[in-house]
This record gives sequence, C-alpha cells and structure tokens, in this order.
Amino acid sequence: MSRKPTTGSDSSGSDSAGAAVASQRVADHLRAAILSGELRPGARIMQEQVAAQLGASRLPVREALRILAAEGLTVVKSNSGAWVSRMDMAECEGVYKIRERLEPLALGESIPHLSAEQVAELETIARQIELTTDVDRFLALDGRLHLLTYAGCRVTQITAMVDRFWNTTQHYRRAFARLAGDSGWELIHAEHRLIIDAIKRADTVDAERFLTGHIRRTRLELARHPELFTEDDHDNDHTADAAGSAD
Amino acid sequence: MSRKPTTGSDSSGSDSAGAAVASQRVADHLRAAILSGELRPGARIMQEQVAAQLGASRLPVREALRILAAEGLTVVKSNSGAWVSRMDMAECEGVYKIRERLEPLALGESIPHLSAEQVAELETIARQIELTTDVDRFLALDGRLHLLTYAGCRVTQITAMVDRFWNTTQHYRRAFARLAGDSGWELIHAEHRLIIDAIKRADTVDAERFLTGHIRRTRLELARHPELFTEDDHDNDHTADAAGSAD
DNA sequence: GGTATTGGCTATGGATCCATTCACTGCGAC
DNA sequence: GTCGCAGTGAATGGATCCATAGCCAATACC
Repeated sequence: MSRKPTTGSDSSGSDSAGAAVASQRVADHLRAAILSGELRPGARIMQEQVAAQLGASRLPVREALRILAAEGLTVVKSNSGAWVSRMDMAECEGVYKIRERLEPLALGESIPHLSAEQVAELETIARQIELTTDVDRFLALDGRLHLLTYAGCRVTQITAMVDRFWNTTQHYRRAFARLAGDSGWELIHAEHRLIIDAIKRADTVDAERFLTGHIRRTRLELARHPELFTEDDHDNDHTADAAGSAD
Repeated sequence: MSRKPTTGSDSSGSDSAGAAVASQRVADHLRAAILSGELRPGARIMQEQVAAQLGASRLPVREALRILAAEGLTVVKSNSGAWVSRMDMAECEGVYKIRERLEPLALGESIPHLSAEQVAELETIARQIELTTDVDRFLALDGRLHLLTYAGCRVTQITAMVDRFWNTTQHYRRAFARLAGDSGWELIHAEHRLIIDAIKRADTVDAERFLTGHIRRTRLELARHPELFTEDDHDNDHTADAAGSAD
C-alpha cells in the first residue's frame, strides 16, 4: 500500500530502503508518517524540525516536500510553510470519480498478465478480509487485494497514478472504514468476490464493471458522511514533532 | 494549452506571470521551453547552464526540475542529471489510454456548467480549425477547443491531470499532426462536430462517447506510426543552451 | 478602551562552498 | 586488438550562511 509512485523523480536504484539520496530518504520517511496517520491532514510540517530529526540539513527536506507535494501528500505555500494535504468532501469525491475511471482501466490492463499464483493469492486475501473485524487490518488487506489485482498492469503511468490516488485518500479511507456497518461489510465482500470471479474467468468487461460499481458505491456512501471532513482547523495543532515517533 | 498544473506546489498568487519565487519562475521558463519544442524530448538539462541563463543559483533550478518531474516533463536521475522526458511508443499509448478514460470524465463534469458563450466559442474555434492547414496553428486551436470543453469542470483534480497529460504528450502530438493525411483531418473535424453537437444538446453520454472514440482512434492511429519514437539517442545533443533562446 | 501601526521574531527562499559520484578516457595487460 | 582497470574531470547532492517575507505582539495614538 505504500508503494511509492516514482513520478519521474529519482530512480536511485534501491527504492524505499535506505535510499542513497537524502531527499528520497526524507520523502520516504514523511510519506510513511503521513500514510500511517502519524501526521494527520492539516498538520504543519516544519522544515527545521524534520531536518533535525533525520540528521540532515533543511535542503533535502525542502526537496522532499516538493516531491510529496507532487504526489499530492503535502501542500507548500511560498514563504509560509508546508502542511499535510487536507481534502474537503468535494475534492475527495473528485478523487473517487477519477479512481472510478482509472482503476477499471488498470484492472483491464492487468488481468491478461496475472499469474495463477497471483489469482490464488487474491482468493486467500479475500478470505482473510472476510474474517477480519479490525479496521486497520482490513485497510491493509483491502489495499493488498486491490493493488494485487492491478499487479499485471504493464503501463507504469497507470499504476503510478493508481498508487498516487490510493495514497492521497489513505486517511479518509481509514476514517470511512471505521463507520461502516455490518451490511456495508457484506456488500464489500460480495463485490470482492464478484471481481475475483471475473478475474478468474479472465472477463475484463465484468471485472471492470464490478470494480466501477465498487468504487462508485463507496463514493456515494462517502457523500453521506460529510462529518468526516468537518474536523475544525487545527493547522497549528500536532505539529510535525509527531514525525519523530516513528524512530 | 500551457495552463500550468498547480499540483500542490506553490500557490504564490501570481501564476505564470513574474512569479515571486525563483523556483516557479525557472519552472515556468523551462516548461515553456519544453512545450514550445525548444527543448526536445531527450535533451539534457544542465543545472548550471539554466541557472546562469536565468540569473539565479542552481538551487531554484533543482527545485524547478523536481516540479517539472512531478508534472512528467523532466526526468531526474540521482548524481547524473536531468533530461526532458522522452516516451517510447508503449508509454505514449499508455497516456492515451488514460486520456481515453479521464477526458470523458472531465467533459461530463464540464458540460452542465458550460455557458452559452463558451459553447458559441467552441463552434467558432471548430470552424477555424476546419479552415486551417498550418500544423502549429491546428495544434493551438485543437488544444484551445478541447480544453475549453473541459472549462466547466469544477473538480480541480481532474482538470489538473488533463492538463498534465496534455502537456506531456505535446511534442508527440506535434509530430503526429504533421503526418496526418487529408482523410485524417476530415475524421477529426467530424468528431469535433459531433462532440460539440452533443455538448449543445447537453447530452453528456453522447459527448463522452464521441470523445472516447476521438481519443481512441488517435491512439490506434498513433500505434501505426512507430517511426515517431525511433529517433536515435541524442541525449547529449542539443544541450540545454537552447533554453536561452526564449529571452 | 479599542484600533492601527510598528518592531521584532521566526521560518522559508536563495547563494555560495564543499563532498560525492558517475562517466569518460587513457593506459596496460592478456 | 580487445577487454579491464584506474585516474581524472565535470556535474550533481548536501551543508552552512545570509536575505526576505509573514506573523504576532506590544505600544502608541485616537
């Protein structure tokens, strides 16, 4: 789920490991902090604090903030500062509308190249999801499931964008998952089963159809919960010192 | 056509004008150079040269290269250098496949909010396009036409991505337009007319259908011309000193 | 007492200088 | 003659230092 969209940035060989270039290391660290929820949307990110915590100068931090801004994870305002991106409901719906068109494409491009082992793993993950009640575990498994269905997609541009949007909505998916009722889970399981069945039949049309519905239904459900986006301005709360708690 | 995707980067008030921050100024300059064709795909971009030409230090240039990399216009390799992004045919087809799903979405979101004046201007532009034989003029008008059809889209995320892909394929569209035959032009004009008619009828379904076909046909046509992507490696040719010729 | 202006402080933006790394070239050995 | 290794050079990555733009508070004036 934390697959890093290498959006034309450094292809510095070793990916998320101990990246050779400091900019990438800092970016990886901050990305992990944001995706894990340590840094919540709206949180201020102070260059100096991050630099001190990671034992680097402010320069790699600045570049990292640009990289993350490109991925949509941070917002940088000139002569002002950087914050973790926050979405209002309209923006979040926008992302879901994009995903509704884009992920079926990724799936359609992927299905012809999925191996039998990958399809088998899909079923394993789906079963695990149905047995899960823990929200965080569900999120992790759900992410693995969907991204695995896209694993066969050879078009890097598409997978990069899918990853990107997956990341930017991470926080809202987590919040959303918490308030899903039992009937909601049942529908999700049903959709997963239908998608996987279509994949097994190599039926890209059906698979895309069910996936479109899956995302669309989620978007409409999300629209019924505006309270997810009404947390007050706490721009200056929980400043970036929370970034250090990952060490 | 050179609408700048403000992908979470600086919202430094004045956009492409004399941006207050040097990073943005440099990014704007390089973007213009790339989109205009002065800097061709594969061209090496040397930080020092650009810095000298724009009267800035290398630091803003570095940040500008990151910004442009995020937009897909440049590629940065650690400890190696930066180049104008080059696509092979597979990547270009990938972008077209994305556009095939994304731009109909933008159009569908736009149509309900288009004003009568905008629709009227669409017809004006379409007529001008049909009278045009010059390739560069066609490119400019075609860009204005399509982006105007998306002008009503309120979802900034979508328009940002549309602009981004429009920019990254700019060079290939130019090359492609040169080898279109008369019958090709006729089909393009027909598609434009159908799309605009659907827009006038506020028929988003038809409009999306025709637009999908328009892009898809272009992609398939493009696939028949692999010679567009076979220009040999001239990585070290026409280095970035061409960037200065815009002043 | 309220408001506006000014001054200081903080955080970011930019410039210069140093370290690092990759690539090219030249030499030598097989 | 060709392959491989080492050395040199240039360009990038990183660190420190300085300038500048916002923001907040304190003070003075209305």
